[in-house]
Amino acid sequence: MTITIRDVAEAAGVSTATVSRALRGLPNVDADTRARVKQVALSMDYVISPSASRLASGRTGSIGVVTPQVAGWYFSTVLSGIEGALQQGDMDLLLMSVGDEASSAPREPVAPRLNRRVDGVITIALVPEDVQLQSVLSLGLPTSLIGVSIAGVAGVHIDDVAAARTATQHLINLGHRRIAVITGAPPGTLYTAPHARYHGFIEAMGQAGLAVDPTLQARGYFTIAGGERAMAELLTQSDPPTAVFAMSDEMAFGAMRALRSHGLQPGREISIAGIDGHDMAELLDLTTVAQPVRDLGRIAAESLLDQLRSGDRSVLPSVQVPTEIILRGSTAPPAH
Amino acid sequence: MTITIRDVAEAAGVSTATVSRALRGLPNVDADTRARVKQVALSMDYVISPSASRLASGRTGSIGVVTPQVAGWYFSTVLSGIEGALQQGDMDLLLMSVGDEASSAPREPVAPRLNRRVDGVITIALVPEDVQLQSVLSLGLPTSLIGVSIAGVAGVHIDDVAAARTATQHLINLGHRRIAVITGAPPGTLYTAPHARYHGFIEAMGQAGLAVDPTLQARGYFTIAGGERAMAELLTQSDPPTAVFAMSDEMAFGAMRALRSHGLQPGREISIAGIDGHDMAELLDLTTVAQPVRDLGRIAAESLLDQLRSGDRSVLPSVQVPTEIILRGSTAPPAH
DNA sequence: ATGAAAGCGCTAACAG
DNA sequence: CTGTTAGCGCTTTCAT
Repeated sequence: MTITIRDVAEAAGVSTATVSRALRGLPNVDADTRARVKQVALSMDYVISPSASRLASGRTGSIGVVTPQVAGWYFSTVLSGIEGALQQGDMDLLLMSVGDEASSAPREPVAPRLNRRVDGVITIALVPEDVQLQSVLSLGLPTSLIGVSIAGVAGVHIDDVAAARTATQHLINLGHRRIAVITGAPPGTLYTAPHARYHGFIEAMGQAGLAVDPTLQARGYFTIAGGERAMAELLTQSDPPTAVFAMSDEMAFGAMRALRSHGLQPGREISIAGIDGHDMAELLDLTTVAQPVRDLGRIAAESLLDQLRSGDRSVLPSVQVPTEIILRGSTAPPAH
Repeated sequence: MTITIRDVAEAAGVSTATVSRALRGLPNVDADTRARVKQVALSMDYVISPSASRLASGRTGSIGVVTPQVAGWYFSTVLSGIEGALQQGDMDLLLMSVGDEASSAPREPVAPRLNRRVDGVITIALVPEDVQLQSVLSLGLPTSLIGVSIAGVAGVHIDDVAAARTATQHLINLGHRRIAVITGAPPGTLYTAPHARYHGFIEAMGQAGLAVDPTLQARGYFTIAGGERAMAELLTQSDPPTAVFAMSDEMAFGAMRALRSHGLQPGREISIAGIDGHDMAELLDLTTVAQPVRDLGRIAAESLLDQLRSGDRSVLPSVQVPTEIILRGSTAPPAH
């Protein structure tokens, strides 16, 4: 019924081994033979059986992408970068969500689901302390991390400290003194970005000799709704801030909405800056420190493909990609 | 080195066949035997080899998801729905982009990449006329279509005509008479949604006895930037519309921005309604006809799993899911 | 309820 | 440069 390598071999008058070599572009095949085999295979509509190939070779030809969520701007943009690179590298992409930490469902361990079905793994925004990441790493597969950096593991990330420092510094340079921060998760949680970004904020404030007012901090949990609540909270202060640094654009969006519903205009009464370079930031006229999100995915995938092809198991450095502040209408000098 | 089913069989004192049956939950295995085998397998950290299993059984245990783009709100939200359902169904998800039609890169044929590596296929927003879809269907695999409906093929979609009619009718009910439409692709292209939504618009206008002014139509290409340009264009009219129906929320977002930059406020000088129920619609206070996007993915995946499990090759109907208009501040009665 | 044995379709030495 | 020959690790009759 389905046509196999043997059928092709017979039709071409060669052995299955030669067909295999010819079709995979291996050396030591006569040019004419190769051409003939290819021609025959094509005319017979021969399609290699991946399962058989995998079983015999030990390679799966696919790589697993492990992510805490698949919807959402950041994750889907990263994923599109990965997909593009893997497709070029002729690798299958196996998508695995480890479940939103926001979801109540317990996160099923992902390592068993990965175990013998991929040649390598890319993780998105999984932090070093995450048990899921730990178990993935313990698989011993070539791995590439996106968004965080672990010594000895390949990956790609931005300088979160610098990004936050840049955003904060921009507000300071505009003349703001009472600057609030909308953070992500509560302190003590496992996430890298909020910690690093908080550091950057503190650094910039400290260098400018500005006090970090604990009442000018609110948690937005990296969501739009959270950012809105955080901003609303900040506005209840007797002496509200003149500027706000939100650790992510989506929180900034929420914050901007809170401002508007309080009759305040972003960039007039209160300035606001975010981090991400979200698609909607331009639309909403939000000043932001943009990271090359799609590139993050592409670079991680290419790095993994390199590892796979070169068989290089040496200690690879995590590459750091630059961010860039984009100035828009949401930030301006203090009102008066 | 790696432990195989034979190791488990020996350790448990049974044959490999029994191990296979026991571990897969097949009938005709003594309860005690099954328990012992499971226990032994667990203690040995045995992990089945998917390649071997696939080769022997002919089933791949994975589903291909074919999409024109992986980033973007609609696609990533659908994808998350698919992912959740497939994970529950214990199926691997193979992600394949057929390339944005916006991208200049020619779309590589996807059928060969799918051919012997999946048990079924889900396509997102691929229209009947698409050659990629045609070749996927010709694979003869169980298939589930999202966003369009083809007779005899399972799938899930909304009633695009009704959605557009609802949005338009709402504007009419508010008292608007000069209603513009921001369409998607140019007429004559292959996409279903713009055509159907245009029909719905026409229908509603016709029923209300309103003229469809050809100068009150502009193309937004389903992007934010496109929507912005389209709105700007509409505003150059000597007699501009008092309301606008945008065929997608993202185009509506762009249109709202254009309004603002012309000093007009959505919902005051000009009303605007979209379709989608985009996350940001609430933030931007946009009236929209929401579709249950994540459910689209979930339903399609579940339907495919059903097909696979039941072996049912009968002609399945495409299920139509309801939409719901969400009224917000962007629509209101005409200004004066 | 369990075992024996024959593949599934390909790759990878090893010869030649 | 090409063919022969073992498997890769599992599933699945067919017996028992």
